[in-house]
Amino acid sequence: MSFTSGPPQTTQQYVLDHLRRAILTGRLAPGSPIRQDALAEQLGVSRVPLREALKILEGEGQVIYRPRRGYMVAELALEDFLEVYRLRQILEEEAVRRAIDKMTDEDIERLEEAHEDVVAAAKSGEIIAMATANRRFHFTLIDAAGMARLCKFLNILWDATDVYRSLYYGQESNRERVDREHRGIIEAVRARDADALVQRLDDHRTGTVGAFSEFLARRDS
Amino acid sequence: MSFTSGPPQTTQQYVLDHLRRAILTGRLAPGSPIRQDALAEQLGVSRVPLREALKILEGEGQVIYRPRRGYMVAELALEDFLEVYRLRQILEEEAVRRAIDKMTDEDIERLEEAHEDVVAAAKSGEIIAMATANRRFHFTLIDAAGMARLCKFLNILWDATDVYRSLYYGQESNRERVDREHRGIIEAVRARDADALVQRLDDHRTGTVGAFSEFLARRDS
DNA sequence: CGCTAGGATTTTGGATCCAATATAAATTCT
DNA sequence: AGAATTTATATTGGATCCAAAATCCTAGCG
Repeated sequence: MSFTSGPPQTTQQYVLDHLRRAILTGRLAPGSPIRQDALAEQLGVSRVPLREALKILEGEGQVIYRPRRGYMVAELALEDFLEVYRLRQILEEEAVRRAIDKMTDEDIERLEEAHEDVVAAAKSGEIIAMATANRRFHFTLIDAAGMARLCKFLNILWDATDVYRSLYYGQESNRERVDREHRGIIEAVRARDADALVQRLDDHRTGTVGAFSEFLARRDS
Repeated sequence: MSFTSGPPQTTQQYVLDHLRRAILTGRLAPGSPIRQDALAEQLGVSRVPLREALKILEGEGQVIYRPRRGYMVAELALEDFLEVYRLRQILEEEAVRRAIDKMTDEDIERLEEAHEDVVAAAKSGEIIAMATANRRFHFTLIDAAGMARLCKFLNILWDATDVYRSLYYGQESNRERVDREHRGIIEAVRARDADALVQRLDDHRTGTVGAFSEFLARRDS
């Protein structure tokens, strides 16, 4: 969930934020067409900024566009899912290997703060707050690599599965697991142990991949 | 250069193709602002499809957008360059490892055809035709992996340095080198030797990275 | 001579309107 | 009755117009 902070400067940004949230929460369901006229009216804007926002989401693969047919919310097949996680594995390894030696004490501090926010949100059962904090946790690490494109690609990959991540956090046992694994990740960062960090991130992802695969297999049947 | 083939179905696509070419050939120079009104008039279209095309290019990092300031053609610093090539190394390794066992005889045939087109274009000194064929050569390999997102990311990375690639092909010695290296790549594919293929692709890139680094270092001084 | 302030101009962002295409419905024909 | 064809409707794509913001230019001041 890479939302812009503060009040939106332009209408397109406002619309973009709204669309991201609507997709994330499932209010715009995967596979459903996006009726520009209705949506624009609902938001109290014209179709122009809406269309520009949709073009951004199209570039990120969040919506599918066919000329003269319009936009629809993207659906993920199981194989798409596996691709996203495989690419995350590869790219996040690169990111953290670059980042680990660059990270300052403040970075590590922010990492811990984000983790605490995750735990707090988990306790009070706020799923979206938890997802947001979790994202901040992981991207504190990724951003530290200082590679703009890599960061962008990873944001796209995270966005693609955001809907399902919220589902994952719904379960109590998964929330505990996240807490434990995050602590392990922080530990590896402190020790500046790149191999251990990569290993722990891999393990961290594996859990979610398993849960998602199961979920999707059920859905598609 | 991922242009749409055939006549454009919508004006946005027409404009998008035009913009890609203009950026590729340097007619829209890196760092220069894009005046929407003038450009739209020049193309004989309104600003609406132009803006949508620009949004696509923004997503690909080809242009930079700042609200209320408009769009400008992206500039690559040396570090951006190195990032692009590092990411290509990582992602292309993944792509070809997946692809190598999936490739059919027809795929390999198309690979050779593309190579022959590269050589032919090189002989007659047609730089853009050479770049196009070269791209087809490499993406025959990459597409065979059957990973949509990976393919998209790699297209973005290739686009980012297209301008400079044409420069590289300008030199006779480089053209010979490309011929030789491509033959080695085909050989590795035929032998289904993934490790050798990855190695040869790495070597293939190394040559261009060296030339580009030198060029950029001169430019930025 | 340089710097700031004010206004004119350019340029972007968004709304509305119209045309072209796709989708849905109705009618006709077999 | 079912399929095909025509007609009607809904929806997208693009053009034009207007408002708001940024840039540029000039005049006034230190």
